[in-house]
Amino acid sequence: MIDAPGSAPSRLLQGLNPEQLAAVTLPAVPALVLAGAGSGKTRVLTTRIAWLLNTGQASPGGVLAVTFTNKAAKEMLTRLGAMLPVAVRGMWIGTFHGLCNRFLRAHWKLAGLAQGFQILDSSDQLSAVKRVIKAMNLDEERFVPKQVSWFIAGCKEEGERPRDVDVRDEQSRKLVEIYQAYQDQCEREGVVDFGELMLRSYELLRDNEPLREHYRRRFSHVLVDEFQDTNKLQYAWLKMLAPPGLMGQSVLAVGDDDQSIYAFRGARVGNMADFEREYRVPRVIKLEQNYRSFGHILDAANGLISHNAQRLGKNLRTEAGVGEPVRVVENTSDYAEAQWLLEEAQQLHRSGTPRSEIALLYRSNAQSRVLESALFNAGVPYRVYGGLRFFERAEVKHALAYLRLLENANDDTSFLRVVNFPTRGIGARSIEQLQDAARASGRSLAQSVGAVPGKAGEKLRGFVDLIDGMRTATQGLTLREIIEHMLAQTGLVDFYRTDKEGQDRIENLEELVNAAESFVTQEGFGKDAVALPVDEQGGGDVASTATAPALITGDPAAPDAETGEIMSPLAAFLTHASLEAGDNQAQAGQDAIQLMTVHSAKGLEFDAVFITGIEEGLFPHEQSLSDADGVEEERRLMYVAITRARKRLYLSFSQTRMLHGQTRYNVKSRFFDEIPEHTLKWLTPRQQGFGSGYAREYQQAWQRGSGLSGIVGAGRVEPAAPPPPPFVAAAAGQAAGLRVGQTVFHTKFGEGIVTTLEGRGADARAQVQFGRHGSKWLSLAIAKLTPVD
DNA sequence: TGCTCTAAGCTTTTT
DNA sequence: GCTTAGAGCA
Repeated sequence: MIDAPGSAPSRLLQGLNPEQLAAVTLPAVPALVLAGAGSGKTRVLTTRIAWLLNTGQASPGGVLAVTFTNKAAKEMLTRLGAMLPVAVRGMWIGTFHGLCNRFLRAHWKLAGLAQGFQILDSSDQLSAVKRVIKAMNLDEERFVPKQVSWFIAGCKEEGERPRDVDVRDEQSRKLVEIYQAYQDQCEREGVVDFGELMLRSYELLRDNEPLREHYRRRFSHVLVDEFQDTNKLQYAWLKMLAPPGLMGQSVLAVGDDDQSIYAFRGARVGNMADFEREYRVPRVIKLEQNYRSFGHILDAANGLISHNAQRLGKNLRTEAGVGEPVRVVENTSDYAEAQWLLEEAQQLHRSGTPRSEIALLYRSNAQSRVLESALFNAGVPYRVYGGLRFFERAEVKHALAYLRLLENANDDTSFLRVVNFPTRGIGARSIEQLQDAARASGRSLAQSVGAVPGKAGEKLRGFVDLIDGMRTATQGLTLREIIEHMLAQTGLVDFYRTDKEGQDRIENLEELVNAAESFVTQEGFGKDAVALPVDEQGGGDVASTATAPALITGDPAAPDAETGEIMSPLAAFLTHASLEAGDNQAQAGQDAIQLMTVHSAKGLEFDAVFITGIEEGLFPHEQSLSDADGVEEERRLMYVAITRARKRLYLSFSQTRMLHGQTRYNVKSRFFDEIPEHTLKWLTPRQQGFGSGYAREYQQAWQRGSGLSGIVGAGRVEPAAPPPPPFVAAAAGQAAGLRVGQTVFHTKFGEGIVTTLEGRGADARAQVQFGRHGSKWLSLAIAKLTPVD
C-alpha cells in the first residue's frame, strides 16, 4: 500500500516553500508550527502524514491526527487519500470527540460506560438538565437550565468532576449538586454528553497504565490541528497520549494564535506557549507566506493585529502584489448599508465574480435579517450559514428519539420527547405520575409504566408496547427498513401529512432514510461490506487484536476491545447523528451570495468579502469590552474576517442600526484607526473622529456628562467604551428596597453585596461586590437585582 | 388535554 | 423586531 521509497517522497514535496518543507520533513522532535491565514496549513499537515507513511517512518495505524470539526477531518482524509493509496479509514484521523468516541466504544467496560452508550447533543443535554432541575424541585428562575447546562459543560472542559469544583457560595454549592445529579441521571440512562466523551477518555488514560502505555507506543506520530482552539482538557488528553519527552514519538502542533476566536467556549490560546515550553520545542516554524490575498488586504490585517499585545508574533507576506485598496463605506442606516451592499454585490456579479465568491460577513446573527430582506426583495439568490442543521430539526430529532428507544429503552430523554408525539392522549399528569414512580424506584420511565394505575397507565403501557413491538419486528432488518418501519408504525409521517406545513418535514424524514442509506454504504455496514486491511504496527493493538475481522472503519464503528463485537448499524448511525449534526447551510446548488457570521467564515475564503456593521458596540461587541482580553479577541475576529478575502475587501459601518426593536446610534469601530491608512480607500467622506450629525450631538451630550459612564445592563464596567446614546434613555429605576450592605442576586453574576448606591431614577446605579465576578457597577434601570434575605 | 397567547430573550459555536 | 417557550384558557 506504500510506494517504494525514492521518487514518491520527492514528488510529494514538490512546490513546498522552505518553511513548509521544513515543517513537513521535521525529524521526530516536538514541533510547533505557527501557520498564518492562507499559508497552506492543511497542505502541510496532510503532506507530512503522507511523507511519514511514504518514507516508512510511520504506519497508518501509528498516526494520530486530530482536528476540531468533521469538515477538517474529512478534508484531511480526502487529501491524504488523493496523495497516497492508503486505507485511510484505519487511521486515527478525526475530531477530538470522534476519536474519543472510538476509544470509548473499544473500552466501554474499562471506562465504566454502558455498552452501546448513546451521545447527547447540546439540546439533549439541555433537556436532561431541565429534568434534573425539576426533579430536585429547584427554581428555574434561579437555576436557569441553559446556564446550568453551560456550567456543567464548562466544568468538564476544565476537567472537573463535581468533587473538584470550587464551591464559593450557596449558589455554586447547589450548582455542583445539580451537576452530580445530572451525572447520576446520565449513568442511569446510559448516555454521555460531548464533554463526557473527552473527560472519560482522559480519565481512562490517566488511571489505566497498561492502556496508556499501549496507546503511547502505538501512536508514533501525533498531529494536532487548530491548536489555538484547544481547551484545558484537550491539552491534558494530548499529554496523556503523547507526553513531553517520550522517546520515539513525534508531536506536531499546528495553530495560529492570531486566529484564536473561541475563548468563550473554553479555548486557551495559552496552550500554544505552554506547549512550546513544556515540550521544549527547539524551533517554532512560522508559515508567513500567504497564498490567498493581495498585499493591501494583508497589510490591513497585519496592521490591525499588531495592536494586540499578547502575540507569538508573525507577519503575513505575499508575492501577489498590492492589489486593490480596501474599500470603506459609511452608511446612514443599516437599511442603507444593506441596499448599498446589494448594489455593489450585483455590480461585482455582473463584472464576472460568481455569487458564491461573494461573502457578506457580520459579527452577530441578528444582523443577517436586514441583509436577507434586501437580497430577497431584489430576487438575488443567497445562502445563509448557521441555521438549524439537519440532525437538529425537530422532526428528525423525533425520529431519532424513536430509534434511540429501540436501541435503549431506558433513554428517558428520548422517551419524554416522543411519548406523546404524535399525540396519544398522554398528558402532563400521566407523565408526572410516571416520573414519580420512576424516581421512587430508581428505574427508568419505560421500566415504571407498570406502576401507573388506571387509564393513564394503560396508555403508557401501550406506548412501551409500541416500542417493544417495533424492536421485535425490526430484528434482522436493514437500517433503511428499520427506519421506514418506525416512520410508519409511530405515525410520524401520517402526523405531518395532516400538518399544514408538514410537507418539508416529510421530505426531511425521507432525507433521513437517505442519510442512513449513505451512511451504511460509506461505513461499510452493507451486506457486501469489505473488510479493510489495517496495518497495525507491532500487532499489539488493544483495540483490534481481539477483533476477528479487522473491520475498523469510521469513528462510530469501532469494535469492542474484548468481544470484538461491532456496533449494530442502528447504534452506529445514532452515534453518527450525534457527533455530526450535518450541513448547516440552506438550499445548496445554485450560485448564491454567501451570508455568515465571522466565526463561521473561519477557514473559508472568497474573491470578494464585505464585512458589515463595523461599529463600536457591535464589532467590537459591547459585551467583550469589559476587559483587554475581550477586545483582543474581537480584534482577532476582525483579523480572521479580513484575511478571508482574496482580491477585494469592503469594510462598512452605519450611523444607525435597528437592534432588538430599538434604533441604536453607533460610531465607527476603533478598528478603523488601527488599519494602516494607505491600505484604505474611503468611498464616502472620511469622518474625523466625532465629525458630524448625530456623532457631534452625541459627543456634546457626552461632554455635558449626561452619559451613563460605564454602566450597561449586563453590568460591564468600561469607562473607555462609548456610552449608550442619550436618546436611548433608560426607563425609570427601581432602586426601591436596596441598601448598602444588602445581599442581592443577579442572574448572571450570582449573589453579591451592595457596596455603593448612587443617582436617582433612570440614573440610579449600584456597585455590587460579587464573589466570583468581582465588583460591578450596575444600572438599576437595566440590571435585575433581587434582594436576598 | 390541546391550543393560543403573552412574556422573555438577544454575541460568537463545534462536538 | 422577531422568535420561542411556557402558562393559561377553552
